[in-house]
Amino acid sequence: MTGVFDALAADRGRLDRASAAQRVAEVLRDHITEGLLAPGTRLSEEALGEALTVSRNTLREAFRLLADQRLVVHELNRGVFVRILEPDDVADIYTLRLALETAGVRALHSAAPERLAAVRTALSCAEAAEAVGDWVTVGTADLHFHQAVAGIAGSRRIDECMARLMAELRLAFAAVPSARGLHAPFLRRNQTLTGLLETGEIDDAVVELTRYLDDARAVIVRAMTDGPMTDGPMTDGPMAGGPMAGGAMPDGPVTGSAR
Amino acid sequence: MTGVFDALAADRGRLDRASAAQRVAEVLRDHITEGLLAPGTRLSEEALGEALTVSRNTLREAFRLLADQRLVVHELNRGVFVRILEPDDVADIYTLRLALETAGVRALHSAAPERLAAVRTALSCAEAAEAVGDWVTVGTADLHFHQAVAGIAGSRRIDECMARLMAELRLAFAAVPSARGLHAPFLRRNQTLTGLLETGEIDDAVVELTRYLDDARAVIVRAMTDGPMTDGPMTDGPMAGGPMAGGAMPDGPVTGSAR
DNA sequence: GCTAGGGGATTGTGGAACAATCCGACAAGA
DNA sequence: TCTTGTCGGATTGTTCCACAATCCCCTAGC
Repeated sequence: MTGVFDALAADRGRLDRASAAQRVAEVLRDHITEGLLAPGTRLSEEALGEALTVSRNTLREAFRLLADQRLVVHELNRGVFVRILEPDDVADIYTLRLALETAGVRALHSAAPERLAAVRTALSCAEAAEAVGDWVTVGTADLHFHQAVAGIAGSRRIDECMARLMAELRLAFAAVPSARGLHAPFLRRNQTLTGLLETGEIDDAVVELTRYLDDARAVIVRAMTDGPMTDGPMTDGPMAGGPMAGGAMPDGPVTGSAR
Repeated sequence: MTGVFDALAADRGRLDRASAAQRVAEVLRDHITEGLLAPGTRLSEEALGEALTVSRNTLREAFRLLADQRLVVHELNRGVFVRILEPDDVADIYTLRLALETAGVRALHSAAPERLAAVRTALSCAEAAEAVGDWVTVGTADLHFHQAVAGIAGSRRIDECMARLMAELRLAFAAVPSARGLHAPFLRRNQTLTGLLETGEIDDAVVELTRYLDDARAVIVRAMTDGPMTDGPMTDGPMAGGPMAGGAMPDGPVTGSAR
């Protein structure tokens, strides 16, 4: 009976057109994650308000939304700045990622089959993009893949949390040139992980996922600390022998700073 | 050399006093989590602005902050309402809690000892409050305890995430009268969990924690679905015949809303 | 009884104004 | 020369006001 309406209700969110603040936030968000607005850039209320033809009030609301997503930081009486991601932040992000994604894996047996199907779909998407050499899309698909893994848990809040983390990660990618080459070596590991999931080997999947995230974190942290300038030997092509640092394990405790 | 300055830099955060919007948000947050503002209550911009003597703009910024913490929901052209927590939400919260807290437990061996000490401290605090029969404090300490468990992971983001969840949970507690008696049976299990942690039995701790959260969720969900009105057989506690409790639902339409 | 329309109230957005604060520049003193 | 005190411009924080857009309830009309 209600099935028809449920289907409509799912798209209900599209109805209430976004407020001006939301639209402005979306535009800024895209610019930031695309790397068009470099981290550390100050977002002047007056200049931006004029550029986007919105009032300062509206713009400030948009800033709150972006600060909520941690894409900008708001310093009192100083303004808002495009977030600068420190290596510590990346390490921290991966800690939380591990918690969320393993939660998804561990929930595999009690999850709806569509959840696992979504993982496979994201993987296929990445493979297709790789075949064409479209590394930007590969990167996006990689994020979607891991979002799907966490999504196995079937929790709205976990999904939201992951979406945030992925947006933050884009910041890191934007800071690292040649980041597109970064995804290639990990695509294969996504494939093996998917295999383990589809055969229901939860424990093995958790182990593989743990190693995967450790390695990925190490690669990105090193790319960041090596200096965002060195664009040297990484802009390779398709085959790309994995540059993954094996036992890189940079620092131990990864204590959070004072923020 | 720089050690002295680093120590100062750690307290730097105390410098920037809060903006008006932040202060307003804090006041409202307290009122909401205390249950003074019942879920569903509409927060009129004009009325609140006059009551707090802040302008509508400032108030709207405060609303954004609260919406960020999921304590209120913002419906376009309709206003902001104190969040109504559905049983589904509680279940979802516990799913994420499980992921975060087990992440803490699993990180036990590589964590700094202070992390575990914080768990013990929170437990002692709860025990002390129980001895006096102060159930409100017991409830608060319980939340701190579990925050400390997740905190073992040593991740800033996990800590933040947990803090949010706990704030949301307070919403649920506020919706359930006699919630203060809810914590008593779980205090003992916190003790056994702490014991497992202190002896380093990670696997057993994870199992116990999983069961714990499952049970706690079931209790709260049932208390919610049984109807927040029926205050019948649950007001156990020492004696304390529920003083007000039931009178939570104030007046107004409190529209069911779709969300 | 139900639908359509009107009126009131509230929010969304823009704009202006002033206070508070920050930051850089310049000057005075050691 | 280096440090410290002071000043002024620029930006943000906050308030106030105005008006359009929207929602909600109430009433009239079929």
